[in-house]
Amino acid sequence: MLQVVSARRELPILGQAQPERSDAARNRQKIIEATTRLIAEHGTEQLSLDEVARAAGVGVGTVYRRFGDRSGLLLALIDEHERRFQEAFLSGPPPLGPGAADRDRLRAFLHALVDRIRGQEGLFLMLEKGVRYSGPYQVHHTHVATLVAGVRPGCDAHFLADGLLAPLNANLICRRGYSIERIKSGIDQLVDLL
Amino acid sequence: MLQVVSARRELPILGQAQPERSDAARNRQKIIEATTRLIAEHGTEQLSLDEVARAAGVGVGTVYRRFGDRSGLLLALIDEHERRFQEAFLSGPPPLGPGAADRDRLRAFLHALVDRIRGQEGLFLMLEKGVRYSGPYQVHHTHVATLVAGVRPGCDAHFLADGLLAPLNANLICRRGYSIERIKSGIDQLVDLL
DNA sequence: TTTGTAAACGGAGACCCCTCCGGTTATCGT
DNA sequence: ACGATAACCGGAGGGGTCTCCGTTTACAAA
Repeated sequence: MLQVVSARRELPILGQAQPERSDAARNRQKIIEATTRLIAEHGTEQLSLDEVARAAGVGVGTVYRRFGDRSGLLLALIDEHERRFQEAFLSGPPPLGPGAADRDRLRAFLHALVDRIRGQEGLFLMLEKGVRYSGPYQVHHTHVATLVAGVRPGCDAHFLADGLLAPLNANLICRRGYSIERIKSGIDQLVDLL
Repeated sequence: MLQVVSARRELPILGQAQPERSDAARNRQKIIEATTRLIAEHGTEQLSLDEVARAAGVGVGTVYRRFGDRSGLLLALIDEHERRFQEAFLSGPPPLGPGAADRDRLRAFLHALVDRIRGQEGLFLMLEKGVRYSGPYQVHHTHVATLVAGVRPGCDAHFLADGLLAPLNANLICRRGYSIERIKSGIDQLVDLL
């Protein structure tokens, strides 16, 4: 059985032997609260960590020591909801949790993940600064959608085209550790399903 | 038939009536060349636009007027290869170009896209600054891979899990204009294929 | 050639992320 | 209670992105 995993555990280089010192924990809390407040007031778009530090009444260095970087702070905010979410699909009631058929659990999980992302939309968008859906992507998308419609008439070719193109990003291809052969054969499996 | 599309066309707010002034075109070229040179020398990782401007012998304002922002400059570098790529799959020989069966063209296109991304790996990685594959993602991935293996034994469940999770990103869900119902029903179509 | 003007130029500077390090403090063994 | 010490604190500062706006320049019309 998988364990619920908190993003926070990742910060210390090699697992924390000692618990946090009391002033550190206090400051962590102050920073989280200040961030939540600032986002509520000014939106996620323009969130400056300098400002967070000022609002929390700590130095900017403290923010970075506690959370590593901007993403770390955002992940910490995401983390609280994440914990509940993980409990739901790891040990909650079916169809999300154990008990239902694999296919139903899979469907339920993916649906729940969509809702979860919508629930913290602003935070997730900040984490994905990347530039997709612009320029060449449009052409690729139209091309793939046309072919998908040819292969499998009646399906939602537009959405499936996005679905097929989504795994083809540099992070997955270059940084996830798959060999090129494996990626291409995985793609073939996907195409064969159609 | 689709037209080859260049990223550059997007910069002017509403299509360029006039062609670029000669000094502007000259500077665009100098900037592209300087960028290429700097990347060749110091890698894509640490590319500063201030430095680009200095190396090109123009002011930093010029860089931003020509390319909008950092991503715009990177897209411009990507664009030259992109044009050849688009010609290949829009009008080149089969199986990439027209003439082969849709399924084969689709497979060929996706394979070619993988190679293309590998070919300009550094540039594509810079465009996707986002933080995936960290924290909660690992848990989601393991969960989905387990379910996929249950639904379809013998497939590459690890890769397919990444493939299923890839479309579930905030940009696609929140910015692409799909309704939630459509996204979920599209996901159902994907799951049903398994 | 001259001249008007829209476009382009460039760099100072606002703002941001993150690091570094000298000073401070919580915690623990005595 | 009291050092010893490891962890924490804060903010100055380096380096980056991008904007703003006074100045310059290419181009076309006269």
